[in-house]
Amino acid sequence: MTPRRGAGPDAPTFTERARRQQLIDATVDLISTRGYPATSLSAIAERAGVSKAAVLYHFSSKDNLTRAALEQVMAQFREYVDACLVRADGPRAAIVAYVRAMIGYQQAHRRQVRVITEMLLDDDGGTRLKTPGSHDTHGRWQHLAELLTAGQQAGVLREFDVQTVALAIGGAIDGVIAHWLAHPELDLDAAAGELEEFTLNAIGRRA
Amino acid sequence: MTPRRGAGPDAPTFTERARRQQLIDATVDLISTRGYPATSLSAIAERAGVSKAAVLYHFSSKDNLTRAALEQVMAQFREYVDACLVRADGPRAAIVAYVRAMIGYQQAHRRQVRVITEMLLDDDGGTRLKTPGSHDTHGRWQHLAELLTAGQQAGVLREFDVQTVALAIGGAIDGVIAHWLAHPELDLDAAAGELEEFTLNAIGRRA
DNA sequence: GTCTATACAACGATAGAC
DNA sequence: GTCTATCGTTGTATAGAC
Repeated sequence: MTPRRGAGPDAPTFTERARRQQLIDATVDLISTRGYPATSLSAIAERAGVSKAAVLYHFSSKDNLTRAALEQVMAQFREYVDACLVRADGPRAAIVAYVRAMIGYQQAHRRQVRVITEMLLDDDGGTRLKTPGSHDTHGRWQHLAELLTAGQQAGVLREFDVQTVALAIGGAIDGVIAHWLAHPELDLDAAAGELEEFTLNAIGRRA
Repeated sequence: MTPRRGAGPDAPTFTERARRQQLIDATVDLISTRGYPATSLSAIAERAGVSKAAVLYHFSSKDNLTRAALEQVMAQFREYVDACLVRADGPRAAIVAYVRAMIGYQQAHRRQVRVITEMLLDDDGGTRLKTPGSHDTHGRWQHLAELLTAGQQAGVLREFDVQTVALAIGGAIDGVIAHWLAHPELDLDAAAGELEEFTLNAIGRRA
C-alpha cells in the first residue's frame, strides 16, 4: 500500500483527482459543444490524451462520468444562486432574487446550461425511465419550495400549494431558458423582468 | 408500372401504409415502456415480426421512424386540445380551457406523454444541438401564444409580452407534468386547479 | 415493391498483459 | 495505472431473392 495521508478509507490519489477533473472538463467541453449522443468515450479519451479504457478505469462507465460532470456543473450553479440569496432581506426579496439569479446565471453560462439540458433526462426531476438507483432528492425546485414555505410561514404571501407553485415557477424559468437556447435572439433581460412580474402575481402582490 | 389508382405522384401502397403504422405502434410501445435509448431497431423489428432491414426499408433511418412516431402522438394530442377549444366562448375561457385540456389529456395518456418527453430533445423547442434540418415552427407554445394575442386584442387581458407569458405558462405546465411523471403520487387534479389560478394571475384577473 | 441476408464501422464495456 | 485486444450490440449500407 502507498503511505496514506490520514484521510478516509479510500482517499483518492493526487494524480487520480487530477485525471478525474481533466476527464470531467473534457466531457463538459464536448457535451456542451456537440451534444450528449455525439460525446463518445473515444472522443473524451482522445481529448484527454489517454485511451478509452483508461477513461473507464477512473469512471466505471460512461453514465458514471457524465453524471459526475453534470453534478459538478450543478454544484457551481447552486453555489452562485446561494451566494445571491444571502444578500436578500426578507422572504419576498429572496424569492425574487432566486428567479433573477436563475436567469442571470444561465444567461452568463450558456455552456453549462447546455450540459444540464443535455443530461436533465437522467435526473430525478426528469422523465426518463432508465434511472436505476437515482438517489432522488425531492426535485430540482426544492430550494424554491423552501423559500416559498418560509415566505408563507412569515405570512407575507397569499395562500397556495407550495409544491405546485414551485413547480410552476420553476417550469416557467425552464420554458423561457429552453426557448432562449433555441432562439438566442430572444431578449432575455426583458423576459426576466416579465418573469419576475409573473412570480409576484403567483405568490400574491402584497403583504 | 403498376396500374395506378388515381392518387398523387407517390401514392403509398396498402401494405406500405399498414406496415408503417404497425412499426410506429411498436415504436411508441417500446419508447413509452423502455425509454428511447433502449428502443433499438432490432427490438422494434422483433416486435413487428420482421427483420431489421425491413424496418429500414419503410423508414430510411431510426431517426426517421422515431420522428414519425412522435409526430403521430403529437397530432392526436393537438386534435384533442383543438376539440376542447371550440367549446369555449370568449378569449379568457379559451385560455383556461387550453390549460385544462393540456393537463387533462396528459393525465389520461401517460403512455403518449412518455414518448413526447423521451423525444422532446429533437424538437424545435428543445435544446439539443444535433437537429440538422428541423423545420422549426415557432415552438410548442405558439398555439397558446395565439390565444393570448387574441385575448389581448379583444382587450380583456392586462398588458404583457405575449411570447414570454406563453413560454412561462407552457413551462409551468411542463414542470408540473414532469414532476407528476416522476412522482405519480402527486395530486394532479389539485395541481391543475392551482395552475389555472396561476394562469389567471398571469394574464390579469378581470376584464 | 417487399423483404432476408450479410457486412461494416463505431459504440460501451471487459479481461489481461505490462 | 495504463495499455492492447476483444466482445456483444448498435445504426446503417448494400446485394439480391421473390
